[in-house]
Amino acid sequence: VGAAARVARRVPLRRRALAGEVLDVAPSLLNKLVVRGERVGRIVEVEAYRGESDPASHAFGGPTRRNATMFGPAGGLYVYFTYGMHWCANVVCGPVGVAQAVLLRALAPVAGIEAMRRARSAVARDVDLANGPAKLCQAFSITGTDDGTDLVAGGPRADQAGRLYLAEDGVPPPPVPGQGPRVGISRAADWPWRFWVPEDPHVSGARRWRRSGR
DNA sequence: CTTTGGATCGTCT
DNA sequence: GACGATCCAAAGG
Repeated sequence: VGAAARVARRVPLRRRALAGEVLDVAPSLLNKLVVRGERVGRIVEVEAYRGESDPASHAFGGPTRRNATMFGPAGGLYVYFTYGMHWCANVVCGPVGVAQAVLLRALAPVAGIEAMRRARSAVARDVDLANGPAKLCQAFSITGTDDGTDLVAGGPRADQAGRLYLAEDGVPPPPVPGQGPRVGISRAADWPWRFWVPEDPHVSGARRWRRSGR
């Protein structure tokens, strides 16, 4: 079978793929795709947040108005607002009632780059379009109105409507992902629950962390 | 190249 | 009333 015959088909992720334990789901999302209309990005960096047992999670301390989506079914999109100006996006996983979620930290632009540039007009280089949790939300126009979106309801209808969903195109997660402490938190700051695609230039702060040896 | 500080407001105490 | 699961411009070497 020639390469042309194996051209990657994009297939929406199934809820089953997200229903497991967050520490398994998080690295399994590496190299999966985020799709919104013409815009497509490959997930290259994530962080696991383990709900009520995780001091760094927004769900630590139980349900509130803000974190309600995290207690819902796997496949939900949990979007939150921070620093008075930025949105960040998470993929909910685990069973209903268990508030586990995977923070999307960086994407490699795959398609719709012009649309991403329009959403981030000040950016000079493509590598900077989605190499951070708030940057990728800008690039994909993700805001609070997207909170609660079902990310496994993908397909032509979703494409038509410009609805967000997750997909795969046959690229497997890295056999040995990069792993290290989560970024920007103060509690449980040493727990190594950040995962990334090794050597990928779109990982957030890639330059800084490469120089410091991680 | 690296470091510093400002922006800005919803959320929970 | 304090504090962010951040980003960027500006200033300094």
